[in-house]
Amino acid sequence: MNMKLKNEDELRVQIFKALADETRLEIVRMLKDSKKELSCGEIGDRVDMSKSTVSYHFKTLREAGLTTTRKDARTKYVQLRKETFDHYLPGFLDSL
Amino acid sequence: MNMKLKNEDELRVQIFKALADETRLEIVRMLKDSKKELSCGEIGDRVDMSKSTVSYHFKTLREAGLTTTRKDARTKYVQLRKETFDHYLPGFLDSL
DNA sequence: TTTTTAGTTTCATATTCATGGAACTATCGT
DNA sequence: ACGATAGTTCCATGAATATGAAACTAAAAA
Repeated sequence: MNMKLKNEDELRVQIFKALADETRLEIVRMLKDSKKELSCGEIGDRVDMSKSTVSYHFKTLREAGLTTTRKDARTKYVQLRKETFDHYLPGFLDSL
Repeated sequence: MNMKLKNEDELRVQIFKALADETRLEIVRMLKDSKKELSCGEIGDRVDMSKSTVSYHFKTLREAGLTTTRKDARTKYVQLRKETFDHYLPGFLDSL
């Protein structure tokens, strides 16, 4: 896999890129408001976009460390990763 | 000029885009660390990029509301705009 | 007045990003 | 076993972004 090791600023850039999109911001807000984890499907339903696009947005958020995923059979549940927000964007979620 | 009126999330997206770049992050850090305002030239010197590119980065930050500019004759001085950070990214500057 | 200095704007270009369709994987229900 | 369901991956494409060169504007210095 050869994952490139990122320094703090590269991580910050990746995080900001992940948040620099209205759809993904909407997803983050849904996850924040819901508190309980949501399935990709539930989120996708409220977002009027193709499956593949929605999947791509999930991947972007996950790879930036902003979410975690739990798989239960067919369904994938997504949750916010608080530590990342607290470390790189303290106070942001509350302001959202 | 016909400036399009932006809602909060559009502003957030614009802010995140502005911060989603290593050079601009570096500029923000310089401004934060320096405390006193810096000229475009002083900043440009430490950033090894063409004048036009640096100018473009300043514009991106300014249009996102992250900096303000004061012009003194030939020289332009740039400063962080704290209100914007406090409102959209509280705690971020301290974490930088 | 001519030249240098500080910064912007315009243009071309290469790269990255967002999007949907189609094919794929894995699991569930029948 | 077979069809439906939940998601991912691959591919093509149009839009947005970062970059530098060159031409430009305005003010300082000579």
